Amino acid sequence: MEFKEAKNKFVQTWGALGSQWGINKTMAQIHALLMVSNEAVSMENIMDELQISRGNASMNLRALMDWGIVYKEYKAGERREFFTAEKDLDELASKIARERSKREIKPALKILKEVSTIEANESSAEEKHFVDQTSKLYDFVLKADNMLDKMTEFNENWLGRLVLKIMK
Amino acid sequence: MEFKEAKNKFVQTWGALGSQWGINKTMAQIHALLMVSNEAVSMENIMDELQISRGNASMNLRALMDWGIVYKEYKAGERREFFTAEKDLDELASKIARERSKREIKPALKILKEVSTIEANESSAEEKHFVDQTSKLYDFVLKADNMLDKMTEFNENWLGRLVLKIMK
DNA sequence: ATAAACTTTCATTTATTTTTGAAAGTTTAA
DNA sequence: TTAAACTTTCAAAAATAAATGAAAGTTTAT
Repeated sequence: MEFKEAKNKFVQTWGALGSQWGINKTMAQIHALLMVSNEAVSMENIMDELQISRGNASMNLRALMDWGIVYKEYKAGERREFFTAEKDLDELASKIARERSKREIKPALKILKEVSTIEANESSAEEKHFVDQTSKLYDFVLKADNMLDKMTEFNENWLGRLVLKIMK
Repeated sequence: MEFKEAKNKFVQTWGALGSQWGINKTMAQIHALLMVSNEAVSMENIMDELQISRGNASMNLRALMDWGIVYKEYKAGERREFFTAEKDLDELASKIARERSKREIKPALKILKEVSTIEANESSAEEKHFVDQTSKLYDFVLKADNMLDKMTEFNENWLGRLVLKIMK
């Protein structure tokens, strides 16, 4: 396989993976493209490589910047803007985790807390089960969210490494 | 908030969360409904509670069973089939992780390995960067996949708990 | 102040995903 | 075996999400 083919395959795969995880295809593709570029890329270039419109490129670049995983760069003597991706993978994972937590998990936790604290009718097994199950779910999601949050630093510290090894 | 309202809110929220994570809304809603039901539910019942068609219910129940997180149940003297959800959350998380790993991450890893092992032209910084970055990505995804895989047992063992506490 | 070079916005179009519902299929009881 | 009671399938319709592109908005150089 030659370089161009490999690059294309990577961008396509990353895009497909993105959409399976609730990130739109173009957004994931742009990110993939920037990740494997050794220098900043212009919007024109992105449009050309991915065969997408100006508007699409602009909106998805904006979204990627909102997520904090793509940066604008200015080149001396160039009017155009260039873009680069966060390339440190721990940092990338950490930012994605933080962002999804903020946007999706935190609001869900709020609802879970609300619905799990209703006053269940003592004589209804159905209502008791509901409160019990949603409470457990609240605890579980809270725990998972915290883990995600601490993953990076955990991954970097020695005890983390040890545990990783034990887990094989 | 009274029970019916809480139940509905929970089902809606879980459905929305599902679609943000690449699981279709109805599938997530059916799962939510079954999770908080203290007894098995018939298809008729599901259709009625979620206001969906027979075909939709049937297909999504099938999908949930394929994921191994919903089971069929037969009641003595009843012709109809009833459904229950996996209610143990560690087990649920573990099954979802396994399934997504198998369906999405493993194939992605295969592609990552392919594209990261091309013979980079020694004189091209661009190609060298590509190989370097995709290799790192391969390692990272592999590691993350393994962690996901081991999450449950890790969560259950004492060392895990200790580390969790330290991580706070 | 003007205009060239560029980016963003958003109403409309296009593509993708999900849902429907009726026909086909299956199982069970008599 | 037949028919009632139920489930599955899948082509078509509906709903949703994403992409386009031209007009509006910015910025910079002169």
